[in-house]
Amino acid sequence: MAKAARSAKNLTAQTTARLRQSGLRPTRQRVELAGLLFDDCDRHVTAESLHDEITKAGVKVSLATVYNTLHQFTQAGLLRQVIVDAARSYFDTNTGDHQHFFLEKEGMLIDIPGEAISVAGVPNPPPGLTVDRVDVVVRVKRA
Amino acid sequence: MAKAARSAKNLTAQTTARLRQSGLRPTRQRVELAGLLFDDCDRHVTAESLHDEITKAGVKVSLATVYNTLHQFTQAGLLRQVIVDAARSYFDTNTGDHQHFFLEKEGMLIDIPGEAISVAGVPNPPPGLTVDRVDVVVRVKRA
DNA sequence: GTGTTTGCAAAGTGTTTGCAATTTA
DNA sequence: TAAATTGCAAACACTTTGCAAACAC
Repeated sequence: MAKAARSAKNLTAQTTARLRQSGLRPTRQRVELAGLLFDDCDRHVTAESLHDEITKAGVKVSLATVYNTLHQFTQAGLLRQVIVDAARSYFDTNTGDHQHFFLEKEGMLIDIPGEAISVAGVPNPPPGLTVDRVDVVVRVKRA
Repeated sequence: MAKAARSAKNLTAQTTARLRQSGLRPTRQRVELAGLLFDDCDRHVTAESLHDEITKAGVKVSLATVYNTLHQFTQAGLLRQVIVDAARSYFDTNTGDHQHFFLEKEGMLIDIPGEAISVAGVPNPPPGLTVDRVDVVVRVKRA
């Protein structure tokens, strides 16, 4: 099976292993969701968009489970939550150091590589506080 | 009345004028809310915190009106909305160029002067998009 | 007076939770 | 079988809205 590195069976196996490594039982729902999230390139989803997607793929997963799974994946370090919109929560499969363009009208996020951007001059936080993370959101509009 | 530049009567008059200039009728509720928001230094409020505050001050304003007023003030350019938390909306009386520390646990925002911080290396947005604003949120934690 | 604004209560939206039934190991 | 997970429906927190009464000019 040397040449079948990306066969469906293999992907499922990889996904299963990945979930196990993260301490999550590879249930049908988690494997299916992980399949959508981690198979290809980096992705940005909301609970609803992911639920729509998996439903349209003919897989039955409740919205509540999608919410729970997104949080479990986030806690396991497989996803990162991105806060750019008061109305909904986005989850990013790219957990590395990077920032975002955000197109509010369409609810679209676009990654900006961490190396590209640099933030200088952040003052020391008030006494007793330490910097956890610096988030940059470049809000863009259709010209 | 030369020395009474900050008398209650004068403040009300200033507030009233300010609201008029923004095309907002100086109703009792708007004047009271504006009084809390704009009298002193820069402030960060949520609808609920502002409603609590004005209620504790003995002034009756419904929560719905606080929400409406915050949006009207924002639209008039007197406030700016700050998105740092998926759960609630913050409004900032500082409408100038600046950024924020955010202490998630306590829901506290602290201004960072715009001159202090600089963001370099923002890539050109994808074709058809223009940069509207660059928001920096420095998430901090108790040490 | 006339058009604006308010307040209430109801509706809305995205999200979380309690718990019985199901699934995993 | 024991423990973890799911799905449903109800509960939730925050926010918006419809409309009659109150208010500003």
